[in-house]
Amino acid sequence: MSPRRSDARQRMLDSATTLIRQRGASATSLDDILAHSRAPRGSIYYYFPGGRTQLIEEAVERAGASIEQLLADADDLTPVEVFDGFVSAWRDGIVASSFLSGCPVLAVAIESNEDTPQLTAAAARAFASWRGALSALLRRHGVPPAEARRLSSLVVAAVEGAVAISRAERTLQPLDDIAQTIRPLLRDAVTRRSKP
Amino acid sequence: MSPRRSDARQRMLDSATTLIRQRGASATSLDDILAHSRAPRGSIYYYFPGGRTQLIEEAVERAGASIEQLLADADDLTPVEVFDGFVSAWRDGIVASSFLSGCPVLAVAIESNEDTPQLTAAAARAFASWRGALSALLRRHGVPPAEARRLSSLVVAAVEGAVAISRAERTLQPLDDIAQTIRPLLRDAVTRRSKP
DNA sequence: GTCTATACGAAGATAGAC
DNA sequence: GTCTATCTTCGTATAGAC
Repeated sequence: MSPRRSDARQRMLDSATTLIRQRGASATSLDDILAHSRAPRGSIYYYFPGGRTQLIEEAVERAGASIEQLLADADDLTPVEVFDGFVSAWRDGIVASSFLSGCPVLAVAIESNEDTPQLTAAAARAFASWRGALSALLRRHGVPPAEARRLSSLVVAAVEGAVAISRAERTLQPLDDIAQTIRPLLRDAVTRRSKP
Repeated sequence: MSPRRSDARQRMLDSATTLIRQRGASATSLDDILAHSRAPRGSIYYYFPGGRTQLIEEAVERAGASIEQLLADADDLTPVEVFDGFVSAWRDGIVASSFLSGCPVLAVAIESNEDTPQLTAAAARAFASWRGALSALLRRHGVPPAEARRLSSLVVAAVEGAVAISRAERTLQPLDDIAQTIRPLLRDAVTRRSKP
């Protein structure tokens, strides 16, 4: 089975994502990515002519898109079910990595730098797309637009914050706490439209 | 007016905090801190024998303690008032910096690194102290312990997440959204104890 | 597509003078 | 308390061979 033409490229993106989740973007060097992906040195500027910045930007875009899928590909699910899936995905990532991995999008957003506005912009697009998908889902279930927007902001902000805090404190309590508190809010918002 | 003995030390810590808030810890070099604080080169290892790591650790501790004060020094305030003060402090910081400054504790937490567990631990202590202060406040106002813990986790996680997202997207909407959604939760939790 | 070599700068840390 | 080297390592990026 011969490797597809762009196998190294994919592996580099995967490795970049993994390392950024663990230690942030600034601390992730090209050497680190090469070592982790075991991609050939010569591949860097072949696949990513824009160098390190392009590689990281694409990694953020991919991560953002994959989460967006999780939130959007669920036409037959209720908002509470989608929320639980969202929380579980992060929870599993934390547990599987023994509290080493967080969110790559948040990491890049926080290391925001005037030198590389593309990275901040990519992170912002990801956040906005997640809130947009959740908001659309809630509206489809009868929640008024303004309330849908507010709840979506809460879900994304609280989960992102809780993942970071849970990781630092090495306990899932914060993430579980916010999940327990938010779940009834979503349920009530959806229920209310049928019994005003 | 002659500078106090430890003036340079304080300035270095202030500058480190400012720079970490803007670009994260990994991207903040000693040279950056020296330039920003205009402290003398020779002062680094004089005041911080532990070098860069010690400096950053102390900066995180100071930032954590100052927010803890904000949350704890409020015996005469209601939970909603304390929450509003907490949100306002972050909101003001974002606005004053034109969306350049976030939370230094979150930044250090996310750039977590197996090489410097002290930094992660310092961030974890700060988060825990904030949740502890809020939880104590809620309990003093009659909220049952488990609910107080869950609400405190939500407040800290949502505000931290929303500050990061608002900064990246360059709009205060996420922060304002979560504030509007959380405020009634706190009010209800406090009100409920008097009318069960 | 991938390799080696190298240019070039920046970073943390230490030594010793003052 | 502070300064000026200087050591050493690491990081990005490029050039040119294969």
